[in-house]
Amino acid sequence: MKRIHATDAVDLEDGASCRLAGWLQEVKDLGGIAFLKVRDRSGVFQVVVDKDNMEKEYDDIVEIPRESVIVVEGEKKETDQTELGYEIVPSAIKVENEAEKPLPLGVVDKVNAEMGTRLDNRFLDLRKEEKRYIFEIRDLLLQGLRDFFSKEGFIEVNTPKIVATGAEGGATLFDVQYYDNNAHLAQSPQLYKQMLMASGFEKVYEIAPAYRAEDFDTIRHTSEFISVDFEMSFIDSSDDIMDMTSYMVQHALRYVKEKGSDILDEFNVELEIPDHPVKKIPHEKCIRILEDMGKEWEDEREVDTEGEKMLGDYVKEEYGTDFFYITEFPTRLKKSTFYAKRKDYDPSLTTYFDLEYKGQELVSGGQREHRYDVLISQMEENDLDLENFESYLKTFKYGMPTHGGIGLGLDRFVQQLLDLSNIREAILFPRDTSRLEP
RNA sequence: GCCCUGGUAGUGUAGUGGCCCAUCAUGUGGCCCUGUCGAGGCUGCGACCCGGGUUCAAAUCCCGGCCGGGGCGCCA
Repeated sequence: MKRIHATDAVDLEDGASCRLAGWLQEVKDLGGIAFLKVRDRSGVFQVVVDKDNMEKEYDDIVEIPRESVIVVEGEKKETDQTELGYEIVPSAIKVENEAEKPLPLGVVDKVNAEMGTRLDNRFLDLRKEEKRYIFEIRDLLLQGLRDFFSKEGFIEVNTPKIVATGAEGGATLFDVQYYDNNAHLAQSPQLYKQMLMASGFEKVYEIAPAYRAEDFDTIRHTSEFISVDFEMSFIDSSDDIMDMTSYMVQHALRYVKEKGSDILDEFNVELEIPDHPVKKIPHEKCIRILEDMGKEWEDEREVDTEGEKMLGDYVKEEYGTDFFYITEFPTRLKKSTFYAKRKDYDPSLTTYFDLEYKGQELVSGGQREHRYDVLISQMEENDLDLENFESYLKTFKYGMPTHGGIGLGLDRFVQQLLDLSNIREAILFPRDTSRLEP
């Protein structure tokens, strides 16, 4: 007999034979009758074991440790006493894999566990329905993004994650021993995306891990994260990039809302689909708004973490949205982003922007500098060793179109979308400054 | 890198100098119970991160170490 899921058995006729399997969530032994709650991916079904009918097996069955994997064959019996409207009267129960006791982390315990304990035992943690839902939403978000890129004529690419040089500076790179050479894990696909613009791909996107060896310890950073990047050519200004970004976010969220509304209900999240165009506030104006709100700076006036949250609240109140762009980042704040194009009419400003979502940076992007000579001088300002960038720079000498793009933190997107308290909740096996396992 | 905070049974906690051979819940073992679903009743088990110091007395105070959590910087 073929195994079916808990929710599939709902459609069977009363009295039909069936075979189900899953994890034994709990046993309720009342003495002469016992109820087993068995969980599979679709839900939880109940098996009722009557001592009169299963005299020999009864004691063994009620002693199966919870979270063991069992296979149940039996007869479907309709009842109004279970959530799914039926229970299984077993003819045979087979233990496929008995769980050890005690569990290092209870799946249906009535006490909470700390995140460290949960992450140490992540496979058990993920048996919880509400944890799996996060990754179902994440899956939908990825589908929505790919659907958008495909419709817009972007092609998906994969660029190397083992690289010789980083995009900005060297301090945040992980070292990798690469045969006889020193290499690094890519902190961004930035330089490769640009090189593909020189190849004439015109529109590319990549969804891939990025690595940052930063010493951060926050609820919104991990050392390994999934970066959603796109790059496009023949743009007139960074407004083209912002438009594309807005449509991308809009499309992806709409996709999630359509396909995942029942899961979103579980999270109690009212999903906002941003209107086009998304509000744009130049960095300088952000500073003025923050000043009006009473913010003070010790030294450089910029939108810091506190400022981001304040602006998020401000925009929410003034315009009723969780989305806005901070545009025209001053060149002084983007110095290390050597490939950022500066405004033609005012080189103290860049074309760079951030998309803020619920008071947190979600996307960063802008128009790139496509002119070889200007790029070189901006790199020299950063004291970069041009020799290390030879293969990158070469692509600017033989026909490079105007171009620009963005990077979006997928994990952070999921976090903000579902109001998760920590980005680690949105990652199956997160990597941070102290966690390398599991 | 800087700042704050914490480490007590498998899990989550109470306890901030003697009331503690450590509280409660959950878990787990035994017994009772034929409709449970946070089942119930009786009963047992199980812990003070490591090292040094102060003190008549340390889970508690001090120093060092190790390991978490959070904030900032930075960023996605």
